[in-house]
Amino acid sequence: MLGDRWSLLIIRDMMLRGSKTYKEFLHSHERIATNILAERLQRLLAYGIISAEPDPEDGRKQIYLLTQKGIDLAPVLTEMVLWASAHEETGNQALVQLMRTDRAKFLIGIRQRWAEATKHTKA
Amino acid sequence: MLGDRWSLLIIRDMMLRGSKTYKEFLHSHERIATNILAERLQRLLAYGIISAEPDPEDGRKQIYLLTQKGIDLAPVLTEMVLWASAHEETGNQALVQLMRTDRAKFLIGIRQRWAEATKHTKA
DNA sequence: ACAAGTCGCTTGCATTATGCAAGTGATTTG
DNA sequence: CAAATCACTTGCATAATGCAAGCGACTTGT
Repeated sequence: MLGDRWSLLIIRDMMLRGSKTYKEFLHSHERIATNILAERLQRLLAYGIISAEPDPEDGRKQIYLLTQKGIDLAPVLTEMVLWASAHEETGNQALVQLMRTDRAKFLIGIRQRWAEATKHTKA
Repeated sequence: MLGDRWSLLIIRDMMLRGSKTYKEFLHSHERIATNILAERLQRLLAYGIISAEPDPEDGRKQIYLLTQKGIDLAPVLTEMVLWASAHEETGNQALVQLMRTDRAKFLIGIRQRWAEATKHTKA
């Protein structure tokens, strides 16, 4: 279900960088092919990991958001980032520091930002 | 590095089922192709996630073991299993129960079994 | 209001990864 | 010592991914 090269990277960008649109996804990873991105978004939709709705401010855009199932992947991604940083393929050092110092607090922060971003969908 | 369909499944089998040999890997997942298994084992070796040594009791066999880097993936896999079980693609229910009840204790158990299995390599 | 973007895709085709079946050589077993 | 087992390799078919170009719906700038 997530056993491909891109799905978890897309979810990571949604969770950690707040990416929401096609263009943001295209630019945040070095280079995911456009057709692959489109297909992965469809799959994640089909699996119920993300949701999509039209952008009220720009009719061309779709806004992609994590569902509850999607945000529940936060602990998985956190452990992955910590593992990677412990074994050298290092990325954002400040973020890693925060995760390591207080994992629980970090996860609460992620979930709060998510609740804020999605609150209009469950009113 | 782990962004393919099989690598994490191989590691899971080593960690949770104690798989150690080529044949065990072939049989524990439904059907990984033999050439793919061979290639994945080489990659995991190259990444330092597993180690290999000849079986002293059967010259045909190689014994594959997780390295420290490999066993450090335990929290990642644990979170993945918990996520999957929370969202329906359920597997071993007893194991999930144990993980959920006391994650820390579960991880200690994994590491202890690993230390036992690898102690001869670091004498 | 209209030409020139921008955005989110889709399409066609090349390249790479995966899957399958049938070996092969080094052991081990009966 | 012949037959089986084991850990792979090899060759070839199929599927997934990557790349570049294009397309229609919308937005922006004038």
